[in-house]
Amino acid sequence: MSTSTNRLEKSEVYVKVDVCIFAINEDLKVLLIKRSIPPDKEVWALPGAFVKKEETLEEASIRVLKKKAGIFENLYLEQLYTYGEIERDPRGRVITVAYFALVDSEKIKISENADWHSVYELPSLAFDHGKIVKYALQRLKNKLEYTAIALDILPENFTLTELQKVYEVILGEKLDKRNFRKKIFSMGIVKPTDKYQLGVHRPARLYTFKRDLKSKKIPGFRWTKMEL
Amino acid sequence: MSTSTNRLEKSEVYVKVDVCIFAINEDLKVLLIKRSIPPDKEVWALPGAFVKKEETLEEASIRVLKKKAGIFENLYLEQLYTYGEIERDPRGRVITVAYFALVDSEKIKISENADWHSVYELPSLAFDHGKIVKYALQRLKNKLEYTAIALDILPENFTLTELQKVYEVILGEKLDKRNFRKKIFSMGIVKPTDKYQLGVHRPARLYTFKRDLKSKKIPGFRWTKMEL
DNA sequence: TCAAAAGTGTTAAACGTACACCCATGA
DNA sequence: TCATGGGTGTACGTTTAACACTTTTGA
Repeated sequence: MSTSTNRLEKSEVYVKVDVCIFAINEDLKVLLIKRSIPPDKEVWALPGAFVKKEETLEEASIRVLKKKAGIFENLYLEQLYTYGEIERDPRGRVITVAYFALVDSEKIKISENADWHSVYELPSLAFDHGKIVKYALQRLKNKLEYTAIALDILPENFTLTELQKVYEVILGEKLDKRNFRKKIFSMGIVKPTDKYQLGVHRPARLYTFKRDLKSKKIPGFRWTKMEL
Repeated sequence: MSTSTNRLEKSEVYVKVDVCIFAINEDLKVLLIKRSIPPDKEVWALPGAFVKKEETLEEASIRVLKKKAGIFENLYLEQLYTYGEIERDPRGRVITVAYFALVDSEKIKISENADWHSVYELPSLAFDHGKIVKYALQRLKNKLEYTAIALDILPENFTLTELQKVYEVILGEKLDKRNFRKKIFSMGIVKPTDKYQLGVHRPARLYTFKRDLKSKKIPGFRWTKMEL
C-alpha cells in the first residue's frame, strides 16, 4: 500500500469492533457471546463485528449492541483502545477497536447465545478479550470518579441510594452514605425533584440529572465527555 | 466481509497510524509534515503511514517516528484514539489510529519537509488532524498530573528546575517552585544523586527517576502506565 | 409497634496554595 | 562584589475521611 497514489489497493488488514457491554445487576456484569464458529468455537468472547465500509466505528458498535443486546436507550458508549497485535486473530491481520458500553440490564433482551457474567468470575475468553475486559473495567472505575457516567445507566428519576449502589457495584466496595451524598452534591450533577418513590417501605426522594451540565467542566471532575 | 468463514476477503477499509510528536523547546511544539502529494497537497499534516500487514500499530508508529524525526531514545509513545469517520480521507475508507509521542528535540534530526510548530500557533491541518492535535494536547496535560510522563523526555539526570520547565511548558503556565518540589517529592518519583550540573553559574543538584516505581501506583497518581 | 431504609453534621487529618528570603557560585 | 539561579518553610483554607443516631413509613 502506498500513499503516493490516489488509488488504494485492497487491504489485508481487517478492522473489527468489539464491545465490552457492562450492566449492573447485583454485581457488575459483562455480556459475553459463546462463539458458534471457529476460531475459538464454543469459547466465550466479546460481541463484535467487522467494520463495514460505509459505517463509522461507533455505528458498527451500535449495530453490535442492537444485535446482541436488543435496542435500548440509556446507553453510554465510549471508545476504549485499539488492539493491533499481529497474531491476535488466527484468521488474519485483524485489528480491533474496542468499545465499552454501560447499559441498563432491565431494558435489554439479549440474544440466544449471549449471557451475562460477573466481572469477578469470568471464564477464559477468546482472542485477547480477557485483556480488553480488564482494561475496560479499569477505565470504567476511573471514569466514575471524574465524570457523570453513572447517570447514563439510571432512569430519568432515581434515588440517591440507587446512585450510590451503581458506584458501589462498579468500584467493588461499600461507600459511606453521608460522604457519598456530600460528594455528589458538591459535584452539582443532580438536582432534587418533588417526586418520591412509590410502593416501598419508606419512599425516598427522587433526583434527576442536571442535563445542562453534561458537557461542562464540573468542579471535582476532570472532564465529563472527552472532546475529540 | 463475514465472520462465518476462515477465509477473509480483501478489505476496502484501510488502517493508518498518525503520530502527534511533541517536543519542548521554548514552548510546546508539534512536528508537522508538509504534504507533497494529494490529497491536501502543500498542507501541513501529522506524520503517518499505512499499517503494514506484518507490523503492530506501535511498530508502525515507531517507523513513522524514525523516518520523520530520526532515530532516538527517550521516547514516550502512547495510543491516543482511533478516528473512523467515513469521509475523513478522500482516498477511501481510511481509519487512523492516532498516537502521541513526547521526544527530546535536541536528539532529533527531522526530515526535510517537516517542521516544528508551536501548539499555540498552528496552521490549519489536513484531514481531521487539527482535532487530533487538540485532543493529544488535552491528554498530554491530563497525564502530566497523574503520571511520571515528564520524566520520559528528560535525560537520565536532570535538575528539578528542568523538570519544572517541562511542566510549565506543557501546561502553559508558571508554577511555584516550592510547591512544585513539594509535589514531586510527595509523589516519590525522583531521587537525588550526588552529582551536580557542570559549567553553570551555580550548579544544581541532579536527580534521577526511581525506575522501580514506574509501574506501581504512586500516591497522588491515579496510574503511571496504563495496563492494557 | 416494629422493621427497614431515609436522612442528616461534626471533627480531625491531609492536601493544596500563596507567599519571600538567604545561599552558593562563577564571572 | 555582584548577579544569577538554587534552595528552603509556614500559615491558611479546602478537601477528604471517619463516624452514629433520629425520622418516616408501611406492614
